[in-house]
Amino acid sequence: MERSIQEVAKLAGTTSRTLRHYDDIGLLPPSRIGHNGYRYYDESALIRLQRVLLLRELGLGLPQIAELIAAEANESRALTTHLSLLRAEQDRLARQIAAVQHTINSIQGSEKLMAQDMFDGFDHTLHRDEVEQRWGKEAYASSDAWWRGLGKEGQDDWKRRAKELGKDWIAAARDAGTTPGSPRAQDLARRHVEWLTGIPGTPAAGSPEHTRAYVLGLAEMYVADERFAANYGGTEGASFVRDALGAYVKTMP
Amino acid sequence: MERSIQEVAKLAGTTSRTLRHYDDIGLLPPSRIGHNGYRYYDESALIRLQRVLLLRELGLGLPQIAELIAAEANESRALTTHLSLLRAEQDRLARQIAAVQHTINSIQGSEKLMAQDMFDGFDHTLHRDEVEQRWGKEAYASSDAWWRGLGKEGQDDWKRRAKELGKDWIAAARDAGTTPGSPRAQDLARRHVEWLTGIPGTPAAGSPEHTRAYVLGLAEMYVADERFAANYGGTEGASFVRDALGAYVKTMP
DNA sequence: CTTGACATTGACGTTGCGTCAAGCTTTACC
DNA sequence: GGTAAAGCTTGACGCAACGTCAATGTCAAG
Repeated sequence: MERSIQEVAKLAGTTSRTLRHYDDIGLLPPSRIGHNGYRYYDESALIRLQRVLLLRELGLGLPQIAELIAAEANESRALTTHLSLLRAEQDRLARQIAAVQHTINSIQGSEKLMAQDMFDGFDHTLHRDEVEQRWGKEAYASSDAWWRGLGKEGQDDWKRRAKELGKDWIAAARDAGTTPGSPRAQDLARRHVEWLTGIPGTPAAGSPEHTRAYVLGLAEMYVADERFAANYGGTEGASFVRDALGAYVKTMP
Repeated sequence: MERSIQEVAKLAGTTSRTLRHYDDIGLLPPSRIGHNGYRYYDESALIRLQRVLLLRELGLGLPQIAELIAAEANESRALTTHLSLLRAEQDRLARQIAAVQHTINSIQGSEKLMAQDMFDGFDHTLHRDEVEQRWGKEAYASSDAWWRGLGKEGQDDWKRRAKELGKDWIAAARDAGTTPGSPRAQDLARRHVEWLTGIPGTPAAGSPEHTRAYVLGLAEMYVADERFAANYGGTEGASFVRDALGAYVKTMP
């Protein structure tokens, strides 16, 4: 059975232009060319097309696809290589996102506003306006009341826990054998979130969805803002914390 | 103070070609053009260039940068929009990564593997030829000797541990809140590897690199071979085990 | 005066097609 | 059989942001 270029395009969910392009670059020549110059495709060409489209969806370049198909080569090895490329790209994006986030914060003047000393209690790292803008008035009032209510002792305890966490994070991040997904890091992440959720009135004490978003937002801030990052051994350490928290929140109910 | 195109390029960490391009598209005309056609830039042009380069690093397109600078517009709003684009792109990548991962698994799954009954002892899950081919003759002989040496009791104990592991894995995988990176799964992975390394003569008892490769290979096999997968609640469960083991081996020394 | 460093404009290459454009072929309808 | 509507062809430009020659002009130093 033979099909015209349009039919094939429709069947495969692509366009005739694409098929002509694949012919041009020698990736997928039609099985037959009529005396009139029309391109005709048979079953095997269709199958080949399916493979091309699949690999393309996986993000491989056409030259690479051509190689793979021509050589009937080890696809899983090629895909594994491709996988690391994708992962690298994702990391790059993550860094870009953090940078944009940071820039937005800077523009909004939150540089000046946020954080004088993170160990002065969480919401006190931000000025009132910012807290209110980001998480609502109630959050600010509630959090402020919480912090005052802690008293000197409670505040000191809070700071102590923060310091311990920072110390443990740095140690974990420095250990070459420890990755963000490791049990050790995941356990730290759990402690970290427990520490955060100790603050009532913040999203961290609300619904799971809010907690997730809140934790992830904070995690990016740790990387983006050097004053926060300093608590975790600099940008690298903070990245480690962010990755670990990112993995951890996925495991939360 | 006026600088030549090269000086400016060096100062800003870019190339003269880029500056000429920016001039061509009207994004950054030089502050003065000599009678000879040379481009000269002053301080304000440099500042403008810094802004362009910053925004470019954040991933914005040149036309958009031009708009922003021309309009002196609300940057943080533009960046917020840009942020969601970046996030969308990251999600797309994440899905692509998952798809590639899945494809790799499928490919490897179609490679008919080994095993008859894992509970008959490890190397006995493989045909002799296959074991020898994959891990060498010594491995087979050593492993066989080990198994015989265990005696009925030891063999039963070995099987019991395998069954317990399987049961716990299935429970963990079924629990919607548990992911491969979670502490619970990572703990199971640790137990799993300890169980495996109980076999002398296999790579699992050798160097860390070999252990890693060996565990990863096995992990893939669990998914690929339905007879193994059955011990972990089917393909899905086995995938969970594989992912958890994959994360775990990264944390090993 | 020569040499070398630096400048210019112009134009092609990159990735994977989308999008006309001009013209030939087949199909459908009267 | 005529005609119009589809469908096909090749050819070529466009996009994003420059990299990379190529051919040539200019300036400062020896």
